[in-house]
Amino acid sequence: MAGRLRGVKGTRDLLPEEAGVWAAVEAVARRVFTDYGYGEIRTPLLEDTELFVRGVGETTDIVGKEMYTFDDKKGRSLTLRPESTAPVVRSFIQQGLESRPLPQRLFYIGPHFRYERPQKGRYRQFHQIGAELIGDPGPWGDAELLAMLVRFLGELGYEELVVLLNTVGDDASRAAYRETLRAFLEPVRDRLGEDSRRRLETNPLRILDSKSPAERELLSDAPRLVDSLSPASREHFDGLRGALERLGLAYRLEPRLVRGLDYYSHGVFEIVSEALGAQDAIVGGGRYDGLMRQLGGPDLPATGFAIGEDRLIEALPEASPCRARPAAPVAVLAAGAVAPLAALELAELLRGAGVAATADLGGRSVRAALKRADRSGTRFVVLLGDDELAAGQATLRDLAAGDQTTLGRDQLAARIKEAS
RNA sequence: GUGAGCGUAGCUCAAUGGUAGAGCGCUGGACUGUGGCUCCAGUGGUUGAGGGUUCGACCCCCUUCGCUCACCCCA
Repeated sequence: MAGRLRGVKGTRDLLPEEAGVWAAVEAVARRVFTDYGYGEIRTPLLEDTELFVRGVGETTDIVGKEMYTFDDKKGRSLTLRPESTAPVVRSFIQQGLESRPLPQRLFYIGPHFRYERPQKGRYRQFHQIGAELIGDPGPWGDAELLAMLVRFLGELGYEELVVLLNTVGDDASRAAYRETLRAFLEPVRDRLGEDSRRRLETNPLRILDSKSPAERELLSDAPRLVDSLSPASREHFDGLRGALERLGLAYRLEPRLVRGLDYYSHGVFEIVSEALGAQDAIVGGGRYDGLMRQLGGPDLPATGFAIGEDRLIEALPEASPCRARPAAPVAVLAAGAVAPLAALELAELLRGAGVAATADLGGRSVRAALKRADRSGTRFVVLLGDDELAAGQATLRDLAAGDQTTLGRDQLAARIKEAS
């Protein structure tokens, strides 16, 4: 590998074959989300660093160590967006979207950045497909959002995915549980790992989803957050569960599920896939009622999810319709003394008539050109030789059938459409 | 940020410390304007980089860069 110039660590190139799958997945997302009344929002890749510090939370790993932050020429601290909920909320406030009918349904698709060591399913530039429902207190909105998510995944060809569901309650419930959990863990503090001991001070809830087998064992009979819920939180969660059952959406209660971002409250969820490695979460989401106010906006409740597009596609079922390859264009090639320009012209004629076509630009034998056309996967080749040109005709060869006919060039397009 | 594994042709991989190879791909030919199968030829490399040990290093040692996977955490 002599190449001196390489892509930046944690970024990757998607070549046409793969990019086609991505485009197909995104097209399905746009269609399904639009069917639910969601409108696309495109916010900048670059935001004021302060937005994420205040929005995502100072104690989170994202803000603490994963942000792609740098100063611009005027010394302003900018950050490549590590997620989009905060930017969408910022935009909502800045553009005065509260004056539009509520709730607002918004979705986004695009690249995000986190400065982490890359591994399977994790890149420094990764892509998210997300949706936000703003101005609805739930839980019906949460249920609608999950229904849309499940429908989207179903249309991609996913079948076995299970929604993992939990609630982290409202602020008061969470504060109460935090103390309960701390009281439970404090006596066994020395059996916790270094990370968990630190989190005992900063954010005890996140000890719950520790991967350490020893800690899991320890936590198996820890008090559960569900039991510390305020009546209002309980009602919210019961409402959500009831709605999911009514809509026929399967889910599994996962009491240890806690989301890593500070802004979550009430119902939170995750979808994981066994087709991935250690980074197996394809979707994460939940309610974030306090975020809008925290960012200086109106006190509006909101809920949303983010899909990891890279992981979604890595785990995409073989039979997914998004993997379907479009038919290769008809190949037009010049033979004999006919100039490639005549092939270009004929290809233009075909395109004008609605037939996808490529023109061979010359420089090689008919055999080589034909071989290349065959390997491109095309079914039809149009041969333009001296005789055909003189007669205003062209030869249409069907590579699959192995036969060919010569016909007038104005009949070509119709014949190809008819045969394919 | 921490740990482990791996870097040989565009790709997948060989080569006991002793002349760097194969398959696939790509290009051309066998077949003056007809693909797939077959055969032939061509194209291919500072063995990631730098240093060391040695008569001699793809191979052993050190450094460095890169990739991969895992931890942390998340999509």
